[in-house]
Amino acid sequence: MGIVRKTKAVNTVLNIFEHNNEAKSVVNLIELVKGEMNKTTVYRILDRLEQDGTIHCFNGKDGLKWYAKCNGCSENHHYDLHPHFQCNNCDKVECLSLEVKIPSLKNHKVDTTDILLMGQCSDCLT
Amino acid sequence: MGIVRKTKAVNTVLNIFEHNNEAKSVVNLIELVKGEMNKTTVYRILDRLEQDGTIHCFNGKDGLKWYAKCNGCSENHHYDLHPHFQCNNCDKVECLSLEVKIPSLKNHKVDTTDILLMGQCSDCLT
DNA sequence: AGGTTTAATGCAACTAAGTTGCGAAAGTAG
DNA sequence: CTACTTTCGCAACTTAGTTGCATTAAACCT
Repeated sequence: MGIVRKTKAVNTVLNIFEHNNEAKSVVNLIELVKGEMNKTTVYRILDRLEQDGTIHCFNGKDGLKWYAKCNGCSENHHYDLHPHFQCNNCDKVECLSLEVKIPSLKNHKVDTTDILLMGQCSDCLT
Repeated sequence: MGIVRKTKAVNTVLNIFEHNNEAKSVVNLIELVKGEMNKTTVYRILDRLEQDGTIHCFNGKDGLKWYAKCNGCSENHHYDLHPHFQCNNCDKVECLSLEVKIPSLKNHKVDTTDILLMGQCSDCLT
């Protein structure tokens, strides 16, 4: 059922996602709010925000959990099928607004995809 | 430099990959050879086999490391760009022999991709 | 085959991500 | 303001993966 109460901690986390559009790893988020709230709280808030459809979750290149703001997702319908790009140099992750055509596999039902492109981001290329 | 000595432990791991074509998570592999070798050894053998181009590594849906036999990879050239499918029910992973066209992004250099499709496998569909 | 070299292994201790249970604190409805 | 219930903090735990070091065993050489 997601977010029920708008607590201070929830607002803090929401602000982080609203103020810049970048994806954040949980580790990164915990670091950002250190002193302000407990890591358990961060995990739990992220869970609830994800259920709301406010943010979406995916795996970064090291198997870490990353979250980013959703664009056009709701509790019922999750458009989290867009690919992500992670820089091998600075580790930054960007959401890519590309349509990804899910190939249909015979005898398989494909529900979601997790597509991660890795390489050099624009900042690190020069 | 990869595998230098063909030890008993290396052969055991190689046999697992040769006898069936399925991808294996490290956790799964450690379980399979429990009693025969240490988990540290498993991790180190997988590292070396990967450097050889004998197996390739990717992230499963829970951020766990998975390995599978390579098809046509070598130490110098890694064709590990094929997508993988993981069943949400039984967790089994299959390598998909589909060409994946890496979309070119302006101002980005894309080196590799990690594409995971998730859903129901043929065994779990019925 | 026996001796030597050095890669590979086992073990124990560690790191780090993520989870759980429970009592205390803080939203929210009335 | 009170009562109810969600949320939070804390501490303890689980699990994947790593590291250092002493020991073992491939492989090479004569």
